[in-house]
Amino acid sequence: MELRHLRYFVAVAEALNFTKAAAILRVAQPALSRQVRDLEDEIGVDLMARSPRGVTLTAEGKLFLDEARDLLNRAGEAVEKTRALARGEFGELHVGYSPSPTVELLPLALGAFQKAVPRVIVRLHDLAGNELADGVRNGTLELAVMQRPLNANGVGLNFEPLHAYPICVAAAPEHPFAKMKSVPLERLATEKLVVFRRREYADYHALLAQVLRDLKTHLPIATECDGASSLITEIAAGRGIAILPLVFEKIVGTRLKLRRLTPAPPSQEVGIVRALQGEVTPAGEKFCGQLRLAAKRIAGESQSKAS
Amino acid sequence: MELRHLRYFVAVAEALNFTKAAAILRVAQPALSRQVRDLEDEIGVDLMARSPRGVTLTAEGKLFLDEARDLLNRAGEAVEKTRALARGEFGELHVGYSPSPTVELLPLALGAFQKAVPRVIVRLHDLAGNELADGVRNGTLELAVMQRPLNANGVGLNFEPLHAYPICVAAAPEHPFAKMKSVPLERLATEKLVVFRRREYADYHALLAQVLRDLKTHLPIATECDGASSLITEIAAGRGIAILPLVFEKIVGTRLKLRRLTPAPPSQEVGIVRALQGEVTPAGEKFCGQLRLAAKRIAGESQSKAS
DNA sequence: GCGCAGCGATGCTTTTCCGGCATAATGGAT
DNA sequence: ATCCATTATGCCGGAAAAGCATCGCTGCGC
Repeated sequence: MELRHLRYFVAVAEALNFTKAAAILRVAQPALSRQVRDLEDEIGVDLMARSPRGVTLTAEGKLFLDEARDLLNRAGEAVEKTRALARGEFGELHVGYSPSPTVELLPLALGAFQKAVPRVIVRLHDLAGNELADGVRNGTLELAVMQRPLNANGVGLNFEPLHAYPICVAAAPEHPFAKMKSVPLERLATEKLVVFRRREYADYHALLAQVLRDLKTHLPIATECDGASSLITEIAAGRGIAILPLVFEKIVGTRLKLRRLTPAPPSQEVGIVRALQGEVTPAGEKFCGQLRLAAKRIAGESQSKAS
Repeated sequence: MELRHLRYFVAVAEALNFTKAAAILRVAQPALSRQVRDLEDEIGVDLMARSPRGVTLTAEGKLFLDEARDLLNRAGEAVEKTRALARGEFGELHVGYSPSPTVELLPLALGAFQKAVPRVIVRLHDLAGNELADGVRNGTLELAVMQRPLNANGVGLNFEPLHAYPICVAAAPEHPFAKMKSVPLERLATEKLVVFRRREYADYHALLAQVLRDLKTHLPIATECDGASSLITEIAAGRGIAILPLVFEKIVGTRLKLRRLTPAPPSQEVGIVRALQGEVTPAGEKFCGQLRLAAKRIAGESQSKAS
């Protein structure tokens, strides 16, 4: 049995007439007659009752008609799905991300992506920096949206920067820093630091060390936090200040004030991490495209806000 | 695209090797190579990555493999279902029946039928005599199990008797008839009758008239009942007696006593009603076969009980 | 480093079978 | 009885699938 038999049978069953069905299919009527008979012979069941006034379906024919229609539809869908997968318009996409640095970028990109290709199921994985890198390396994640991986964390990975956030100092609204337009780096010397836990946030501590390198003294650490929300709470309570990229403005709301440092330390870069060798699916490529578009929109906004 | 392409592709995808797949399919390897390539060309997507060490599936290939397997399975099932329908082992079967007369026959036949062909869904329709006849005539019902249709009710129908039940008189256990082995017909003359309603049970009233024809007097009617259970209750309460076929012994339990009449009136025949012209499906034929077997078993039982 | 083995691709031939054409057979309607 | 619409059959040509021989590639073992 071939799909041709089903196509022919369905056409005849719908026209209830071999001659008309043959015209629709653009084949000669005898060819159609024989193919349908071959089908019946193979199944071993009469599907149609022929008469000089046309054709009627037997009970078996009615059942088989439903089945044949279903099969043909599914065959078409199978091909369409496969093509859609190749075009990046179907399938699953595992994307890792670090929540805070991507708080601006990811919702924009994700929204646009899902609108563009709704048949791709995006599985978001909220992981710590090293887990993201591992995931991308071993293929669990197709890509990750995160800050630039530093040192050993980045081997075997490609980082494509999308947006850079200036490094700021975050303080409670009552803190003297809140009144200033920018904070000279040396003014930090008398402050206590609230930081993320070193274990989960190795990259953050590397950044911290870099920012504070020029400072002569080691700042005392007020407390270590396991996440953004506790860190914000600690600072709002006046336990100390923190060094954070400007993107945290989106998260802290009015609870904290972020002020730029002078001289400005290197910014924190947020971007796409992919495996150096390893195929990127078309869907992944599309997602990257949306991330780049989102980055452009953010850059445009922050520029117009600055001017 | 033809099913052949799918069969070939699945074979290669399972062997991950064209040469081995070709051996399994009993075709030459080049033929297989070309058919799979044709499939890829038609879909427009690479499904497999060839290497001199074998074949690996692309992401699209893995998706399409699942789809192809599913399609092939469904195609096989479609054929199998159609064949099963032709053999009477699949589908739906609408069977009408009058509950009381078939209380012995139907459960036996139905049980055996469902055990023999569990994939046939039997839809039982509990209807009055004339509705059964109409249903069989217009094709709503494929067959009905019921008493022999009388007069106009039977035109266009074929009745195949399966079992005959002697006509009895039913009375409360306290009634004098209960003490007798059989009841002479003329003893009914002083009794009051409990009957079914004439509208729904025309056949029953025809039978009644026939049984009481030889009686000189018209028996007074105590009450008309709309069904077996109210009729039994009325008689058990002593409101009168009823003329019923012996099959009611199965229904009345110890609430009533049934006694044969002398001389014995013609028995009530229970059997299969089918349309005179009109196809009977194989499943229907099988069901009739089970009914006949059940009738034989009942005949055997009642004989051994009598001896 | 070289040959060999295993695998898929290619070129050509053979075979199969599908499709087309002409025409017969069928059976209801006039 | 004849006609008409419809399906079935016989035969032929061609497309397409299968088979055969062979090539090219790559990795492995000697």
